[in-house]
Amino acid sequence: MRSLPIETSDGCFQARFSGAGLARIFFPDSPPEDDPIQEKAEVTPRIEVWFDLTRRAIQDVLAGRAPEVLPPFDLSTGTSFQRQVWEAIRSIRPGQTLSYGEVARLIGAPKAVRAVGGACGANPIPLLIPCHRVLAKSQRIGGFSGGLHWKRFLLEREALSSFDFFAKNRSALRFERQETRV
DNA sequence: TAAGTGCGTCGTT
DNA sequence: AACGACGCACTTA
Repeated sequence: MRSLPIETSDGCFQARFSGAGLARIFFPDSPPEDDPIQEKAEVTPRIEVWFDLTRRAIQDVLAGRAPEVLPPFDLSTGTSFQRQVWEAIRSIRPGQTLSYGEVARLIGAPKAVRAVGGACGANPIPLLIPCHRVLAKSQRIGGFSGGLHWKRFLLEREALSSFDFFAKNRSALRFERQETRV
Protein backbone atom coordinates (compact mmCIF):
# COMPACT_ATOMS: atom_id res chain seq x y z
CA MET A 1 0.00 0.00 0.00
CA ARG A 2 1.08 3.53 -0.67
CA SER A 3 -0.47 6.74 0.64
CA LEU A 4 -0.03 10.00 -1.22
CA PRO A 5 -1.26 13.52 -0.43
CA ILE A 6 -3.64 15.27 -2.79
CA GLU A 7 -3.59 19.04 -2.44
CA THR A 8 -6.79 20.87 -3.31
CA SER A 9 -8.21 24.30 -2.67
CA ASP A 10 -10.41 22.65 -0.03
CA GLY A 11 -7.64 20.88 1.87
CA CYS A 12 -5.19 18.04 1.60
CA PHE A 13 -6.77 14.66 0.98
CA GLN A 14 -4.89 11.38 1.30
CA ALA A 15 -5.18 8.65 -1.30
CA ARG A 16 -4.09 5.10 -0.58
CA PHE A 17 -3.21 2.76 -3.40
CA SER A 18 -2.85 -1.00 -3.44
CA GLY A 19 -1.48 -3.10 -6.25
CA ALA A 20 -4.99 -3.23 -7.68
CA GLY A 21 -5.83 0.46 -7.67
CA LEU A 22 -7.22 3.22 -5.46
CA ALA A 23 -8.14 1.58 -2.17
CA ARG A 24 -9.09 4.48 0.06
CA ILE A 25 -9.51 8.23 0.29
CA PHE A 26 -9.15 10.20 3.53
CA PHE A 27 -10.62 13.62 4.11
CA PRO A 28 -8.34 16.48 5.16
CA ASP A 29 -7.58 16.44 8.89
CA SER A 30 -8.96 12.95 9.34
CA PRO A 31 -7.62 11.13 12.40
CA PRO A 32 -4.25 9.45 11.78
CA GLU A 33 -4.31 5.78 10.90
CA ASP A 34 -2.75 3.18 13.11
CA ASP A 35 -1.97 0.85 10.24
CA PRO A 36 1.66 1.59 9.33
CA ILE A 37 2.03 -1.58 7.30
CA GLN A 38 3.58 -1.03 3.91
CA GLU A 39 2.20 2.49 3.92
CA LYS A 40 5.26 3.70 2.07
CA ALA A 41 5.66 1.14 -0.62
CA GLU A 42 7.38 2.21 -3.77
CA VAL A 43 5.57 4.61 -6.07
CA THR A 44 5.45 2.66 -9.27
CA PRO A 45 4.76 4.29 -12.64
CA ARG A 46 1.36 2.66 -12.50
CA ILE A 47 0.60 4.29 -9.16
CA GLU A 48 1.70 7.63 -10.55
CA VAL A 49 -0.89 7.31 -13.27
CA TRP A 50 -3.58 6.32 -10.78
CA PHE A 51 -2.56 9.18 -8.53
CA ASP A 52 -2.96 11.66 -11.34
CA LEU A 53 -6.38 10.30 -12.26
CA THR A 54 -7.43 10.38 -8.64
CA ARG A 55 -6.29 13.96 -8.17
CA ARG A 56 -8.20 15.18 -11.20
CA ALA A 57 -11.31 13.19 -10.26
CA ILE A 58 -11.35 14.62 -6.76
CA GLN A 59 -10.95 18.13 -8.09
CA ASP A 60 -13.87 17.54 -10.44
CA VAL A 61 -16.16 16.35 -7.66
CA LEU A 62 -15.12 19.27 -5.47
CA ALA A 63 -16.16 21.55 -8.30
CA GLY A 64 -19.51 19.80 -8.60
CA ARG A 65 -18.63 18.09 -11.88
CA ALA A 66 -18.68 14.42 -12.83
CA PRO A 67 -15.13 13.09 -13.34
CA GLU A 68 -14.41 12.05 -16.92
CA VAL A 69 -11.91 9.36 -16.03
CA LEU A 70 -11.45 7.36 -12.86
CA PRO A 71 -8.62 5.20 -11.55
CA PRO A 72 -9.35 1.53 -10.97
CA PHE A 73 -10.83 0.88 -7.53
CA ASP A 74 -9.63 -1.78 -5.12
CA LEU A 75 -12.81 -2.67 -3.26
CA SER A 76 -11.55 -5.99 -1.96
CA THR A 77 -12.16 -5.01 1.66
CA GLY A 78 -15.90 -4.85 1.12
CA THR A 79 -18.44 -7.64 1.54
CA SER A 80 -20.52 -8.57 -1.48
CA PHE A 81 -23.47 -6.66 -0.04
CA GLN A 82 -21.37 -3.56 0.47
CA ARG A 83 -19.99 -3.78 -3.05
CA GLN A 84 -23.51 -3.97 -4.45
CA VAL A 85 -24.43 -0.84 -2.53
CA TRP A 86 -21.31 0.98 -3.68
CA GLU A 87 -21.92 -0.05 -7.28
CA ALA A 88 -25.47 1.30 -7.13
CA ILE A 89 -24.26 4.57 -5.64
CA ARG A 90 -21.79 5.06 -8.47
CA SER A 91 -24.72 5.57 -10.82
CA ILE A 92 -25.93 8.71 -9.00
CA ARG A 93 -24.99 11.79 -11.02
CA PRO A 94 -23.91 15.11 -9.53
CA GLY A 95 -26.99 17.07 -8.52
CA GLN A 96 -29.02 13.92 -8.14
CA THR A 97 -29.79 12.22 -4.85
CA LEU A 98 -31.32 8.93 -3.73
CA SER A 99 -32.65 7.88 -0.34
CA TYR A 100 -31.22 4.93 1.56
CA GLY A 101 -34.48 3.13 0.86
CA GLU A 102 -34.20 3.76 -2.87
CA VAL A 103 -30.69 2.33 -2.92
CA ALA A 104 -31.97 -0.70 -1.03
CA ARG A 105 -34.62 -1.23 -3.69
CA LEU A 106 -32.09 -0.78 -6.49
CA ILE A 107 -30.04 -3.71 -5.26
CA GLY A 108 -33.08 -5.87 -4.70
CA ALA A 109 -33.06 -5.77 -0.89
CA PRO A 110 -35.87 -3.31 -0.18
CA LYS A 111 -35.95 -3.98 3.54
CA ALA A 112 -32.22 -3.70 4.14
CA VAL A 113 -32.44 0.04 4.57
CA ARG A 114 -30.32 0.35 7.67
CA ALA A 115 -27.80 -2.04 6.23
CA VAL A 116 -27.47 0.30 3.26
CA GLY A 117 -26.65 3.07 5.70
CA GLY A 118 -24.00 0.84 7.20
CA ALA A 119 -22.53 0.13 3.78
CA CYS A 120 -22.40 3.85 3.04
CA GLY A 121 -20.48 4.35 6.25
CA ALA A 122 -18.03 1.67 5.19
CA ASN A 123 -17.41 3.28 1.79
CA PRO A 124 -13.61 3.49 1.48
CA ILE A 125 -13.67 5.89 -1.47
CA PRO A 126 -15.88 8.87 -0.63
CA LEU A 127 -16.31 11.56 -3.32
CA LEU A 128 -15.60 9.13 -6.17
CA ILE A 129 -18.13 6.65 -4.82
CA PRO A 130 -20.55 9.46 -4.08
CA CYS A 131 -22.22 8.30 -0.89
CA HIS A 132 -22.81 11.97 -0.04
CA ARG A 133 -25.63 11.80 -2.59
CA VAL A 134 -27.58 9.35 -0.45
CA LEU A 135 -30.01 11.13 1.87
CA ALA A 136 -32.61 10.04 4.37
CA LYS A 137 -36.14 9.93 3.08
CA SER A 138 -37.74 13.22 2.05
CA GLN A 139 -34.39 14.93 1.66
CA ARG A 140 -33.22 14.96 5.22
CA ILE A 141 -29.47 14.99 5.43
CA GLY A 142 -28.80 11.63 7.07
CA GLY A 143 -25.26 10.98 8.26
CA PHE A 144 -21.73 11.07 6.89
CA SER A 145 -18.65 9.35 8.17
CA GLY A 146 -16.38 12.15 7.01
CA GLY A 147 -18.45 14.70 8.96
CA LEU A 148 -21.78 16.24 8.03
CA HIS A 149 -20.13 19.51 7.02
CA TRP A 150 -18.45 17.70 4.14
CA LYS A 151 -21.74 16.19 3.02
CA ARG A 152 -23.44 19.58 3.01
CA PHE A 153 -20.47 21.17 1.31
CA LEU A 154 -20.41 18.63 -1.53
CA LEU A 155 -24.16 18.74 -2.05
CA GLU A 156 -24.14 22.51 -2.18
CA ARG A 157 -21.32 22.53 -4.71
CA GLU A 158 -23.27 20.14 -6.89
CA ALA A 159 -26.48 22.05 -6.40
CA LEU A 160 -24.81 25.18 -7.75
CA SER A 161 -23.71 23.35 -10.86
CA SER A 162 -26.91 21.46 -11.49
CA PHE A 163 -30.11 23.02 -12.73
CA ASP A 164 -31.97 19.77 -12.20
CA PHE A 165 -31.19 19.83 -8.57
CA PHE A 166 -32.75 23.24 -8.15
CA ALA A 167 -35.81 22.15 -10.05
CA LYS A 168 -36.30 19.27 -7.68
CA ASN A 169 -35.28 20.79 -4.42
CA ARG A 170 -35.93 24.53 -4.63
CA SER A 171 -32.64 25.37 -2.98
CA ALA A 172 -29.74 23.98 -1.06
CA LEU A 173 -31.11 25.65 2.03
CA ARG A 174 -33.28 22.61 2.46
CA PHE A 175 -30.27 20.73 3.73
CA GLU A 176 -29.92 23.11 6.60
CA ARG A 177 -33.56 23.02 7.57
CA GLN A 178 -34.30 19.35 7.21
CA GLU A 179 -31.40 17.68 8.85
CA THR A 180 -32.51 15.54 11.72
CA ARG A 181 -29.73 16.31 14.14
CA VAL A 182 -26.29 17.78 14.02
C1' DT B 1 -43.57 22.26 13.11
C1' DA B 2 -40.45 20.13 16.12
C1' DA B 3 -39.03 16.74 19.18
C1' DG B 4 -39.53 12.42 21.38
C1' DT B 5 -40.71 7.06 21.74
C1' DG B 6 -41.09 2.43 19.90
C1' DC B 7 -40.56 -1.13 16.62
C1' DG B 8 -39.57 -3.82 12.22
C1' DT B 9 -35.75 -5.05 9.58
C1' DC B 10 -31.10 -6.89 8.18
C1' DG B 11 -25.97 -6.86 7.28
C1' DT B 12 -21.88 -6.58 10.17
C1' DT B 13 -18.98 -7.49 14.08
C1' DA C 1 -26.40 -10.75 20.79
C1' DA C 2 -25.83 -5.87 20.00
C1' DC C 3 -25.50 -2.06 17.06
C1' DG C 4 -26.56 1.39 13.19
C1' DA C 5 -25.44 7.29 7.95
C1' DC C 6 -33.34 4.02 8.12
C1' DG C 7 -38.34 4.48 7.91
C1' DC C 8 -42.69 4.39 9.83
C1' DA C 9 -46.35 5.18 13.11
C1' DC C 10 -47.36 7.21 16.53
C1' DT C 11 -47.54 11.01 20.83
C1' DT C 12 -46.73 15.55 22.97
C1' DA C 13 -45.71 20.33 23.07
